[in-house]
Amino acid sequence: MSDRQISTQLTAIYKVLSRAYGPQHWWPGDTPFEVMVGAVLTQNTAWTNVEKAIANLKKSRLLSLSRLHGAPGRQLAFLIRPSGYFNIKAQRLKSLTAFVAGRYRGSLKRMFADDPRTLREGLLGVNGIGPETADSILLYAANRPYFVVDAYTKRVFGRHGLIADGAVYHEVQQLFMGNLPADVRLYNEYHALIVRIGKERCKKNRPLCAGCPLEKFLPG
DNA sequence: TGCCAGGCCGGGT
DNA sequence: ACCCGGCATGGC
Repeated sequence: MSDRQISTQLTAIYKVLSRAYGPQHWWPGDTPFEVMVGAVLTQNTAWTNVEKAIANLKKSRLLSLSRLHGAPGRQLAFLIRPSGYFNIKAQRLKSLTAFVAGRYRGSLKRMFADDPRTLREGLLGVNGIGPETADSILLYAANRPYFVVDAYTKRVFGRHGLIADGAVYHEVQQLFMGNLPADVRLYNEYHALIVRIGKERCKKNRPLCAGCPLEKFLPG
């Protein structure tokens, strides 16, 4: 397939999803900081569980950079229990707030104003922040055009023959970023739609999707 | 009742 | 450079 054909295909799939499901209003979070916290808490975890954890943080008035940074790790871990991996995620949240405090003097505004590539490298250097979490923060909190790749992305586009089996994060990301305009709004909505159709019709143990909006894009 | 969910790290080959 | 076990709760 030529680059032009790939672009056309990606755009066509986006349009079908967009027609089928409409605007997704992502990321589900009230503030950029809440988005960052959610990005960590949702690692390999159902979003419904994350919501409970975030509700606990809100109830305890800890959902701000300074309050979370100052909170005892014990308390933090207890509050985010419903999101699973609570000990490790408490540390990761601490690492993240320490990063903002150390490099940007505790200012999210300064952090978001930083050069996107520099910020991405910085985030990837934080223990517990991998490519998906970093890109989620960049796209949904900092409004920078980085395409977020997750398990759903690989599954959905793998089944449609646009991604090879062993494809690594960067390769998948390149498929999108190399063939679509660098548009925050587009990347935001596209990823949200992928998650939507992934949850609904492309689960692990449901090999085929009868009546799936993307049926006509199936390979072969 | 087991399998799965919007990953990532550290240690072993 | 890959491969794997560990991390943990809640929903179906």
